[in-house]
Amino acid sequence: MQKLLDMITAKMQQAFADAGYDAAFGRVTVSNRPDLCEYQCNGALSAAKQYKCAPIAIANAVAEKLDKADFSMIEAVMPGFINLKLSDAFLQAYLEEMRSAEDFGIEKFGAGHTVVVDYGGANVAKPLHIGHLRPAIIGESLKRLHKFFGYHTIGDIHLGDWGLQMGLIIAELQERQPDLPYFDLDYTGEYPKESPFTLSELEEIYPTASSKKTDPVFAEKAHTATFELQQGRRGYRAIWDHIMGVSLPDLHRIYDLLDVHFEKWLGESDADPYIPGMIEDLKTKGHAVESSGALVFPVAEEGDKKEMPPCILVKSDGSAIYATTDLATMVQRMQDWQPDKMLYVTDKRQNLHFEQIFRAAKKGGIVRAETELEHVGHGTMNGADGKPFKTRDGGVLRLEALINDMTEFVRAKVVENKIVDETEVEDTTDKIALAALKYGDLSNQPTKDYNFDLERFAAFEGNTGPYILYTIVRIKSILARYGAWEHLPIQVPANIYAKDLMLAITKAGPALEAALKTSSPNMICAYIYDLAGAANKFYHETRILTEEDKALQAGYISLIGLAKRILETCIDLLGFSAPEKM
RNA sequence: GCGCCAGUAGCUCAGCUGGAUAGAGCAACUGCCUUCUAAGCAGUAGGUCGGGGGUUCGAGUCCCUCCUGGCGUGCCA
Repeated sequence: MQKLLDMITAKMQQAFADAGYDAAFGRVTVSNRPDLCEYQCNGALSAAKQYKCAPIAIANAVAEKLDKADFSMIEAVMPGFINLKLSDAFLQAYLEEMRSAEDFGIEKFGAGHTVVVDYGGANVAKPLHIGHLRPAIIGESLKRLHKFFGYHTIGDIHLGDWGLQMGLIIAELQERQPDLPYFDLDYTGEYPKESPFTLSELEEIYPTASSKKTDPVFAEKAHTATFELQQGRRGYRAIWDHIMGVSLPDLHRIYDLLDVHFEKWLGESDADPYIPGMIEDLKTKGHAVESSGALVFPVAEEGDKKEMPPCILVKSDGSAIYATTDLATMVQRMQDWQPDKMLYVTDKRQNLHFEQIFRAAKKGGIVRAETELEHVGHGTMNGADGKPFKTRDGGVLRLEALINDMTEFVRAKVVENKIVDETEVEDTTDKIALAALKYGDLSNQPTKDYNFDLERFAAFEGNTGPYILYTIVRIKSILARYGAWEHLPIQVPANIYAKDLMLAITKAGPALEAALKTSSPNMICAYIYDLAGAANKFYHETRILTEEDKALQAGYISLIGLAKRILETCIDLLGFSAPEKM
C-alpha cells in the first residue's frame, strides 16, 4: 500500500497545482513542531522565490484547495508554513488497511531480486573475538531486512581459510611436530583421521605463529607453505582438512548463541577453483599486467582524488591474496546465484580494498554493469573507556566471554525480579541478554566506533533492548488477559495518546525502507524506540481492561495488538525476540 | 604528503533532500504504584552545534578556510 506521507504529498501537490503553482512544491514532511501540527509543508516558502510574492499568500491559496475531509486541521501560518492534522476517519482507514494486510501492507520491492550478504568474517583456527560481533549482527540484520522486503537472500560467511594464516599454522606445526606424515613428501599412505591438534591447541598455535611473522626465515616458510597448500600439496590439504574439522563446529556453536545463521558456509578456499580461469580471462582482456613481480589489475581512474593502487591478483611469490579470492568468489556467485546485489559487511578500514575490487569486478566483466556492490564498513567496538577492548591481561576478549558476561549480568536481574518461574529463567535471560547486546550495537550507526558498556546496554532503562522487550511484554500481558484480539478492527482514536500511537505506527514502512536503502539497522532501532515510547504513554494514560465501553475497549486492544506485531517484526529484523514475561 | 571519517548538553548519541523554540537516553533533582508488570510515566535543570569567513528571507545541515582526533595509503585480512 501507498505510504501515508506519499498520499498526503500527492494531495498537497494537487492543491498546489489547483492553486496555480508548480506541484513540485507540494512535498509534505513529518512536523518538527508536534505541538502545532502532525504534518507540514514548507513548499510555499520555496515557491515564493519563483513566483515573487509573499509565501503566506501562496500558503493560504493552497490551503483553500485541500480536501477538508482528509484533515482535522489545515492552517497556513506565518511566514508560510502549511500545518496539517489528519482527520480521524482518514487515519482510521489507513491503520485498518495496515492491520489487515500482510506485513502491514509494506511494499515488497525486492521481489524477484537476489542479494548476497557477505558477513561474519570468521577465520578458521582462530576463536571468534569481540571484533566479530559487529559484522555478525549487522550482517544478520541487513539480511533479514532484505528478506522482509522480498529479496531472495543468501548469507555467506566467507570464511578466512585460504590465506597466509593457513601457511603460518602449517609452518608452526612443522616446527613442533616435524615427524608427522603430512610433512613427508614421500608418504603415500592414508593420513590419520585423528587431528594432530585439539581446538584449544589450534587456538594457541595460530597466535604464536602470527607473532613470528617478523622472523624472515619463519615468514619464508609460511609463505612457501601457503603457496604449496594452494597448489594442492597433499599433506598440507590433509592438515587443512583437520583445521576445518576442528574449527567449524565451534564457529557454529558461537554463531548459534547470537542467533546468527548463514545459508552458505563457503570460504576463500571455495573460490580457489575459479582463480585460474579468472586470471586467464583478465589476461586475455588485457586487464592483468605484470608489475614488480606480481600480477596486478590497475584500477586507477581519471579524476581520482586519491592514490588508487592496483588490485594484486597474484603475489610475487605466486600465491593468491584476498583480492584474488574475493574476485574469484564473485565469479562463483555470479555463476551459481546471479545476484542483483552483493553486500559486504566488514571493518570500514577495508574500504579501499573493496573500492579496488569493485572497480576490478566491473571493469573486468566479472559482474554485470548493473550489479550493485556495496561495502557496509562498520566501526570498532571499544571498551567503556573508549579504548580498544582488552582483557585484564591485555589479550583480546573472546566473543563467547562477552556473551557470557552479558548473560550473567542479566540473569542476576531476572532472578532478583522474581517475575518468571525458575524453569523459565534461562530462556528469559538469554532473550534479554541477546536483546541488550544486539540493540546496544545496532542502535549505533554502523560506520561509527562505539563504546561497549555492559552496564549501560543491559541497564534496563532508557534507550535499550530490554526497554523495547519490556514494552512488548506488557502489551502481551494485556492481550493475554483480554482474549482473542487478532481480528478486531482499528477504530477512531479515542484520545491524544491513541492518536500519537497511531501516527507512530504509520511510520513503520518508511522507517524500514530507509534502513534498507542506507544499510542502517540503527534506523530500525530509532523507530521502535519512538514507537515503544508512544505505546508506553498510551498504556500509562489509558485504562484498557477496566474500560466499560466494550467497543472502545476493542479498539484499544486492536491498536496495541498492531503495535505489538510491528514491534515484534522489527526486533526480529534486528535479530532478537521477546520473552513472555520479564 | 594525499585521501576518508568524526567534532552537537557533564557522559553516550539523534538530527531524514537548509525551515518555526537543536532532540533523546544516562548521570542530578522532583512528582506518580489500593487500578492492565514502576525494567514504566510525567516534570526541572543542562547547548555561543570545534573556530572563523561566505551563500540564503532562513544554516547543526550547503561552500571555503583553519584547529583537533581517528583511520587508510601495492604484495596481511
